[in-house]
Amino acid sequence: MNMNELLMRPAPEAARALVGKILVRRLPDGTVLRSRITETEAYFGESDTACHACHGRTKRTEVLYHRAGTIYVYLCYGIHWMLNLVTGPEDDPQAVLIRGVEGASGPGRVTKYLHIDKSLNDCLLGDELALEDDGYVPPHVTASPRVGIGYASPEDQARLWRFRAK
DNA sequence: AAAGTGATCATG
DNA sequence: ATGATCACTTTG
Repeated sequence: MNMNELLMRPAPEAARALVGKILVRRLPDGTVLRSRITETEAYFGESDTACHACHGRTKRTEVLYHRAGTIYVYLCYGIHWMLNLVTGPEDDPQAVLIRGVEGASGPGRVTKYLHIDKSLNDCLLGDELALEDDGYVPPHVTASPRVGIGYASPEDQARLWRFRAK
């Protein structure tokens, strides 16, 4: 599957489709890390009260309005970097949070494992970080409610936008 | 169950 | 300027 097309799709579809794809991280020293995505979450635009952009554009959320394939990285709880991939149409703030890859379970661990921090924020996929599809299809992907979004509306909390390979 | 940790954003 | 709020992890 073409990764650009995949990322053009609405965040919930893209999040589901990204499970099983491979994240390729190329470090400045030439090291290449390659790991399959096992878990994602979708954040679906200004109407999604769980999405950072639900209160519109700010300096931080501006990145979410950029084109699909843009990388959004932010610091959470003062400690953890969160890796997101912007999806959907430009100017529509949707993104997929990478919550797990093979070798690292949990969004904070993913970035630690792949050496990702704020320096990748607002970069495009392709060089330092890229997606690959090797044709692997995860045998079973479950959908469940997103975690850590207690501030969102009950309807948005209930959406099954967390996707995990079994 | 709760702490550790710091950028971000809305207040004043 | 200050304070509240976190898309988490670890420890007990």
